[in-house]
Amino acid sequence: MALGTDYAQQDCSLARALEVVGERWSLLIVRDAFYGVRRFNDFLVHLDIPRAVLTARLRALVEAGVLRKEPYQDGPVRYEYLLTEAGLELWLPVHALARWGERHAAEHASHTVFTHDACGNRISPVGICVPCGVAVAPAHVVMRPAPGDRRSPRTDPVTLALARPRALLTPVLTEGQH
Amino acid sequence: MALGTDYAQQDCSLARALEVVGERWSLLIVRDAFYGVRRFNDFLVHLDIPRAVLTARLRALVEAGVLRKEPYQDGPVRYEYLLTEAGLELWLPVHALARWGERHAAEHASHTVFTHDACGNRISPVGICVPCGVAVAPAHVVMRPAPGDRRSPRTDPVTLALARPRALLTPVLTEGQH
DNA sequence: CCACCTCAGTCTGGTGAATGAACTCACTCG
DNA sequence: CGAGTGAGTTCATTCACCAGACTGAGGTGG
Repeated sequence: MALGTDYAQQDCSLARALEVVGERWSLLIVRDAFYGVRRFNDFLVHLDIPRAVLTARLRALVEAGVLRKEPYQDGPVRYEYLLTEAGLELWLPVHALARWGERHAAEHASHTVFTHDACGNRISPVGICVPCGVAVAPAHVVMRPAPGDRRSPRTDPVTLALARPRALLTPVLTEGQH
Repeated sequence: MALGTDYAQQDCSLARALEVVGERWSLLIVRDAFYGVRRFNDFLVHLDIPRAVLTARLRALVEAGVLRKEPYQDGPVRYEYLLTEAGLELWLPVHALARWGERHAAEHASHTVFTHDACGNRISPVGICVPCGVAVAPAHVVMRPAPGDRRSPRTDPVTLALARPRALLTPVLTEGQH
């Protein structure tokens, strides 16, 4: 990737993947994209990331073919960032890593439950719905805060919008911020 | 984690996981550990990583419970670094990410094939052997260079040792270097 | 028994990336 | 007209990464 993260000597597909999504913030941006975050400002307030870094990461992810930039209004042209096909395939590693973090590194974090929209059962770490016996595509995954979970301390509109049950990839609405 | 990589505001298990394995080199060290690399010097020559960084990463991974340090000789006491239970569970995210990289980011890298030791069939990106219908534990996964693959340009003893078919987690032998 | 080697580090100084805050710019709304 | 919004850019400071030199405990070999 651009910024000095090139693992030049590592002749390995994991190293190549990490050049694309291995930098600080990159995978969190991708996760947010799965959650339905699409706009610069929404990533900004939800991730608490420096603007310059967000600009750089979004550009890099677009260049790498993980995200694409789509105009969504004219006035001043504004773009939203959507996952490409390749980006959508990151669901498996992202989900597997998050499940690992939940088991081994996140005693004190809020947990999120991911279920299959068709049947309501939880998705396994490898992204399949065991009762249905199918791999569940992100669009058919419903996320909700784990029952009895303490509320996240964050109060930005994106966090609030994500706190109610919703399917992945549905756009976050930040209209009602008035 | 130690070094400023703390995503403090992100109340999410993916962020927690990335605090443990999200730093530059961390996942490559874990991958090498799956490949059977155990000793400081072997990580060093295989990864081409600055010594100070390797020291810091190994310490952080041990503190995080991903690796543990075991003495393997007395004279001057030397330690080797082995995956813990928690570390072994990183196999799924590591493998999924490597498969993603292979498909989307690694046209020009050497590929490695991972097969099930019992039947010889390839392991799916989610770590299961489809014909056998079982999740294959790392110890039962055999790695080998993809057939017809161009040789890696690296010539260090660790790379050479890894170039012949072998089960994951079997220690790399660097005795015969003379 | 002195020179050299191995392993696993630590130390050092330089470079480049990440950070937060302030600034820009085009446009809209009241 | 003035305030607000969305998406940036610029800047100074901090901090992590880097290559390479050095350390130190214990072999090895002539």
